[in-house]
Parts: sequence; structure tokens; C-alpha cells
Amino acid sequence: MQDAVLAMLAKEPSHGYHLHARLRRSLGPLGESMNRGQIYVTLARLERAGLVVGERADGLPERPERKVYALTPAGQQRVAAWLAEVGWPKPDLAEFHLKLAAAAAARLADPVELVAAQRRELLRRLREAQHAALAEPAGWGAGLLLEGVVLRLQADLRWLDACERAWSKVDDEVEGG
Amino acid sequence: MQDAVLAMLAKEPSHGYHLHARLRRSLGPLGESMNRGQIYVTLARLERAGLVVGERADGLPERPERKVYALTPAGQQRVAAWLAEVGWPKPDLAEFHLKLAAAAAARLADPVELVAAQRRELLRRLREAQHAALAEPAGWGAGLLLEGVVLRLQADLRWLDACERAWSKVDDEVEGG
DNA sequence: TGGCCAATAGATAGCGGTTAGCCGTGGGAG
DNA sequence: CTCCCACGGCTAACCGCTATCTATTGGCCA
Repeated sequence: MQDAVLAMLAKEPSHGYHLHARLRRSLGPLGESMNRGQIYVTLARLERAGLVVGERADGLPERPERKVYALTPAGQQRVAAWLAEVGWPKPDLAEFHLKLAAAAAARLADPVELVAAQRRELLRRLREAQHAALAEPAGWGAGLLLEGVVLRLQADLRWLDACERAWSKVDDEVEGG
Repeated sequence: MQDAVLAMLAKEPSHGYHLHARLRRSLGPLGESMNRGQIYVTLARLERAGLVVGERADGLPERPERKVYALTPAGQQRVAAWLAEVGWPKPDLAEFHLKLAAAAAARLADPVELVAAQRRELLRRLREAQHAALAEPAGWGAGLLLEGVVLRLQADLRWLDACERAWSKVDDEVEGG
């Protein structure tokens, strides 16, 4: 979050609400779940850390005062460092994996059924993402982002196939033994 | 985290350290980054929420006391509800996307270079995951999990190709215009 | 027997993120 | 004129995670 805000400020100074809007625009449909309040919390922390300075700017005379934030040299340095990083979020498939194991171990549900339900959900999301992609410029901006979402969902669906193969074999053994 | 602990307890009651070990075993190489302390925090919260009861059990007479936790009826109910959910973690490609946009907008780095660096990193992780998969039973347990990681990394690499196409086109336009 | 060390077991502080909700202003609908 | 809603900003409370600290015990070695 901090990095995202700094990235926006690297382009141009903004106040909180504007930053929120810019982030949402930049992320397209995926940015809709963003919390507005978090922007202010983040900005306050960045200011306390000296990465950003906020200046009161009374644009229109009678509107609530807004604080326009801009990068400090330390902030610019941090943006540069962030760009140089090559991090990537670790895939979090563990939850579903544990779910299957727990369902089987505690005899609370049929793992193969869980896989089927999950596949229905992912197919739903896949259609949703493909539909949302139609409203965006293909191969650009938020459309590019949605392309990534689609590729991931397809990969996850293939993983579900592998899960089904694995767990249906277990069922056979249990029933057969 | 809470759900993962409850899932373990659904199979059999355990004390904190044992739970940690079971989770790590269940997740294989991917569980190595888990923090041991988090187990106790989670157990305390679950107990306060009435989903779990801890009973002092002095197994060996002179060992430090350990608390063996077990599900309450409310806890079992929550496990059942968790199994019925069909949630799936949302793909978090936004960070890299913002990085490319910030790099281009603030003229701080070449987006195509960033994509190349990221691809090198993902290829490294792909080899790592494939190597780790060799040490696990294929198509089962932690091996299945690693299979999912591999599929995801391959999808992400394909997305990087799309990113490169998009941003190299932008570079052409900038240089040409 | 005494001393050290690793493993076991648990607790705590603090950071970052999320959510819910409050406050004040202004503009428009009724 | 009143009421309601959108805007802009903020606070409080919670959750998850990590790092770090303590304490006990068993094993090893001298």
C-alpha cells in the first residue's frame, strides 16, 4: 500500500481523495475493493516517516481544507528502491489444500465435491473477468491486468484438475479397501 | 490462519507446538516460512472466541506444562462452514502493474527492463519449485501443492510476455513520436 | 556431578492493513 | 426551509504476522 501511494506521488502530488481515485482508475475493476480510509492512514505514516510532506492547500475558499502530499528526496529514493526490487507474491494455494486434507481426515465432506464446487466458482470468476476485459482497452492498462487474472484462473483450474485426480484416487482406495 | 488451526484440530486435539509441526508437515517446503509464535496468538484468540478449549495436560511429569486444545461445538460448526465456503484468493498482480506504470510515468526506469528482470526471477523460482517437487511424492500432499505453484508461475510468465508486448509498443511510440 | 546447549513451550510488543463509523461542509431535492 | 447525500478527512478497533523474549527440560560432555 505504501509503495502504491508513493508510486502515484512519483508522478504528481495529490491529496488523499485524489490518490484514491487515481489508484482506482489505474487498477480498473480490481481496484474497487480498495478502502478509502486506508489512504489517509498510509499518508499519515509516510509523512511521519519523512517520505512525504503534506501542505495545506485551500483550493476553493469554502470547501474543507485538503492536504496535498508530495515526495521528499527520501521518498524518491524509496520509490527508486522499490522499482529495483524483483519481488513477487507467493501463491497462496495452501488454504484450499488444507481444506481438502481436513475434509478427508475429519470425514466432514467429500474432497472431490469440494473440488467440483471450487471449479464452479473459478469458472464463474473466469467468465466475470473475461466479461470485464471487454470493457477495457485490450492489452493495455486495466485490460492488461485482467489478462493476467484470466491466465491465473486458467492455471488454477488446471491445478484443480490435478487435485481431483489425486483425491478421487484416494476415495477409490478407501472404498476398495 | 485461524481456519488452518481449526482444520488441524478437527482431525485431533493438539497442543501448540504439535500444531505447528503438523502444519509444517502438511504444507511441505511452502510451510517453512511459517512463524511459530503465531500459533499461540491464534489459539488464544480462538479460545477467547469460544471455538476451542484448552486443557492443561501434564504428559510427562517434569516437562513444561502444555495446553491441549480441542474444538468446541461452535468450533466444529465453524470448520463445517469453512469447508462449505468457496473462496479463492484474489490474484495480486496490481503491485507489478503499478510499478510499470510508475516507472514509465516518472521516467525512473525502463518498463521493458523491469519485465525482463522479473522474468529472470520467476524463471528462477520455477526451477526452484520444480526441483523441490522432485523430493516430494508427485501428485500428492506437498507435491500436489508444488504442482499448483508451478502452474501459477507458468501463467505469470505468460502474463509477463503480454506486459512486454504492451510496454515495448509504448516505447516505440515515444521514441518514434 | 556440574555446566552448557538445543529443543520445546509459551508470551509479548509492535507494525501494517482493513473495516466501521464519525465529523464538518456544501449542494440539491422535496 | 429542511433533509439527505456526497465529499474530504479522520479515528478507533481489530486482525494477522513477525521478531523477540522467557523458561523448562533432556542430552551431551567433561
